[in-house]
Amino acid sequence: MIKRGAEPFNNFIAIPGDLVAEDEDLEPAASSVLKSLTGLENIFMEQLYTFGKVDRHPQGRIITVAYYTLVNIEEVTPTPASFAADIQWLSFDDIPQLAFDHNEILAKAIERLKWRAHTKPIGLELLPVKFTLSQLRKLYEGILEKTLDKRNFRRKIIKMDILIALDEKQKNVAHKAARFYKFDVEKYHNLSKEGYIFSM
Amino acid sequence: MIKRGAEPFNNFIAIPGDLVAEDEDLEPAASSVLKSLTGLENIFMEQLYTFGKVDRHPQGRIITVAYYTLVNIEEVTPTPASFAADIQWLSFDDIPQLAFDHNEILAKAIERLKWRAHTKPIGLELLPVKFTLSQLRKLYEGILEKTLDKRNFRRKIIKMDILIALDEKQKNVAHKAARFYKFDVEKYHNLSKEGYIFSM
DNA sequence: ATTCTTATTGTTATTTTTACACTTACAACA
DNA sequence: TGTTGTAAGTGTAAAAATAACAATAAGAAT
Repeated sequence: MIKRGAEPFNNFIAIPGDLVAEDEDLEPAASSVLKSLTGLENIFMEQLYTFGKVDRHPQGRIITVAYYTLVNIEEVTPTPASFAADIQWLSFDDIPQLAFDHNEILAKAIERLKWRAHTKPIGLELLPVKFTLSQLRKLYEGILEKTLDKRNFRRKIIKMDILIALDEKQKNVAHKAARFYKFDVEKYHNLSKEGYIFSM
Repeated sequence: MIKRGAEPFNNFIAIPGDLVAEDEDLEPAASSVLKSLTGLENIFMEQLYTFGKVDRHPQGRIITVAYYTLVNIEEVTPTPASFAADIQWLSFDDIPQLAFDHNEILAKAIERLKWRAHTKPIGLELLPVKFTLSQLRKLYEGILEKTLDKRNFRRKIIKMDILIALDEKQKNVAHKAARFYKFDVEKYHNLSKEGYIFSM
């Protein structure tokens, strides 16, 4: 999130964004906002929804085409622009009243993310290359806001056949070391296409 | 579909649309296109996707916020505007090359409709108030482009508990008369909300 | 050697899905 | 009036998916 430094909604928190240039496609415009603040490129990004109420910006007609992205926060390297712009990462539970209709945009994004996690595989964009099944399960639990049975989750995700088990385990953990897995990227993307229901 | 009467793409078929006025919200703008051509109001309508490629319109930058709707064609009363505008209803199989990127828009709509039929109940907007289970099944078969087993479909749809059986049957049909059903509108809409998977 | 913590594994009961065929009701026709 | 054609309506069994549930294993810390 970004803290605004000008009216209207001065000092309010807002979702980062920018105007789209006359000769700029929509998705590159969104990508460039992401890159300028996080340094990230070639990240999963999907159009969310277009918000166009006449009065959503007090100073004129602004139509916002919102995109959402899934980023692994550990890969983010804050850029000079992000320091200058007063960027912060907020937990969903700590979201205050935002500028403009941005709470509505965020609500739509959360709804979409839940639906996505409910019906499609998720995690490729959010986890390190190597991860344990517990990490993957906790990701789902976080997004879906419910706990999942360890054994049933394991069985279900393995049967999807999108994981490759590695010959490598955790080290220096004060408990039994967990095996690492990685995604079979091609199979992962196949299941992400339309027509397949995950049902987690 | 509408036949264009001006350059560019003169005489090409296109998806109906209009410019959004400076003081007009997006959804009313879409509704008003629908109403002017079909007379229909208060119809299910959902934002589909926003198309914004720089070069999608040869004469300038046009960003299209596409909406799709489900209409019962028997309720449509062609308006004077629709005659003037050379409106026609086309089967999906008869779609020619369209103006601009409209084939792409249509493909997105079909994809969305299939996903919707696959995961949510459908039919309230498309069928007469009273309908038979065969009609409902054939609607699903048409959208999903596959045949569904009569008995299994019946069992599944009944268990969803969104139908109300009427004490009325078909008349003057040269076979056993089918019972009419109607939707339990409230339950239907509950299941249409996020978080529920239909899986047909 | 004991303790603490998380990983890993299997079974059973229940529910859901799939595949599949015969009888019934009605109109049309001979 | 009975024969034919057509779509409606119905049941069952096998297979698959889901849900609920607890004990053992591995490694670090003490």
